[in-house]
Amino acid sequence: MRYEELIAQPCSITRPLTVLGDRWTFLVVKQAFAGVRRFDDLQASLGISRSRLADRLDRLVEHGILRREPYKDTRTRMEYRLTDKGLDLYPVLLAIRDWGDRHMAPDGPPVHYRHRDCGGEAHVHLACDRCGDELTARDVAPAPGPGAAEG
Amino acid sequence: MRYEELIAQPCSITRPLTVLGDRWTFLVVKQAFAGVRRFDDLQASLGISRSRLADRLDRLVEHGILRREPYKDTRTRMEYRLTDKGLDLYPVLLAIRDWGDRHMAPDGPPVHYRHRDCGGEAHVHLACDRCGDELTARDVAPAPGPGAAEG
DNA sequence: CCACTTGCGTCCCGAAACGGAACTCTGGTA
DNA sequence: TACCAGAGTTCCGTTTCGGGACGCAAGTGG
Repeated sequence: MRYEELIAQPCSITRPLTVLGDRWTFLVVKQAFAGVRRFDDLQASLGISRSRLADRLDRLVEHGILRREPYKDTRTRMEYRLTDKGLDLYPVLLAIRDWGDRHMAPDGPPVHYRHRDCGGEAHVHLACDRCGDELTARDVAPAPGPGAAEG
Repeated sequence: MRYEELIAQPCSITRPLTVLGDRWTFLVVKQAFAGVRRFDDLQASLGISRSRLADRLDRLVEHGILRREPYKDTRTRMEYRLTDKGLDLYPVLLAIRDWGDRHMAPDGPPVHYRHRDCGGEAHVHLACDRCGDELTARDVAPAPGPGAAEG
């Protein structure tokens, strides 16, 4: 009850978290980015229970993050693919990856994410749109925007 | 059971998610960034139950994301503050915010995150470390790194 | 000294979410 | 006709959760 009210709050952090902030949803998205698209493959690669996976996929499709498409090989199967809205989650994924590499990967990064064109590494940067400076949490202050609740 | 094995996987995305990927943990971190530091304030601002909050705070302290400190006004209280490791989560927070602003904020951004020095807006960018190009999911390919499990 | 308040939790119970195995349904294949 | 695979659905026992009651320690007022 109380938790569901969070989604109604005009906050661009809590609203995504009410969709993505559970045990499995973001892991499903991660697998989608890794090219895992079929129900059984998702289920086997994550170890999620089938009923839970079905539920999470439904929610992701409802929210327009994945789309469900028939997939033809010899017979009709289904596959789940990221929509443009889903693909926009990539910076979130790599921001988490950057943090994991720095703080939870004692043996070095398990996976490099490389720019296809030049082979360099992809990293997330927090920067000021006006002056271009690289920023940290201490350099930033929140201020009300147009979508804030009045009052 | 099965879920706990995920934390053992050498993946810099799943490992953070086993800590942060539940209903409340990341919301607690978000409040910490907003300057909410005391138990009762966290509880009231999020609507999380007290027992759950106590548990989540313990886990965040265990993982070195928050630290518990005595706080003196007239008597002894406790406060929870972000460690450096916790502060490093800011790009994740703003990456989620960017996505939320774009896809879940029909009335415009509820909150601006402004550079203290120049008043510009802080945004997250995905870029190539070598050539400097701005990247999207389609421009990036994963490749094994030093921390990958052998075999 | 004793009652009262405040901050910070813990305990407990009914409700919701979860995991896993079994089952269903659809569409090939032999 | 029997068999198999993919994609879920159903069911049930377990885990986690929410929320109110309770505990406790440190001041505060009388």
